[in-house]
Amino acid sequence: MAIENEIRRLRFENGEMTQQALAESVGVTRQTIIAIEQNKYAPSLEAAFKIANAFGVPLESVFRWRNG
Amino acid sequence: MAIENEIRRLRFENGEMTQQALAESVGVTRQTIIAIEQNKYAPSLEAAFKIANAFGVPLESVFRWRNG
DNA sequence: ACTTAATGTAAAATATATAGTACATTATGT
DNA sequence: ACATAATGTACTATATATTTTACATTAAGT
Repeated sequence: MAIENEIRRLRFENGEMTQQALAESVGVTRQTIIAIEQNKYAPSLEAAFKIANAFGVPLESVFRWRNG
Repeated sequence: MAIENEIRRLRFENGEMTQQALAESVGVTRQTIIAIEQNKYAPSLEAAFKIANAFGVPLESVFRWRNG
């Protein structure tokens, strides 16, 4: 999987926001947050936008793509 | 679908790049490009990054998310 | 009129993301 | 020792994205 994410860091920087709280704020289940955070799979573009929005940052500061 | 894309405009701005050429450059099929360009469905995050990369622009200048 | 390139449409098959449920582990507080 | 909150794991089911194949349409060139 060539996509990296900063979710763990962003959760801690936002007052140690729990996975559950993030999931509710994003509108997905906790399992989805866990899987994405652990890079088990990459999110849909819509989920990626919603997660970035939940942190109030641009998408590309949450998810980065390693070319090649 | 709350996600808009600028693929059609970017193709034309890049020397009227065809859907086929874009598909090959991105590494997906022509059908995938057609479907995404026509907003039949939103791409995966990985496909979105690859499309932006094919145009040499940031992801968020190809795909925009309308909140709400 | 014919050919070719580009785009569009449709349907089935496969891959991937997400939801749902259930249980295990670890740390914290009482 | 017990209860609770947070995280992790596993497995099935559902939704969605992508591929594959095939054919239709439109415009451009000869």
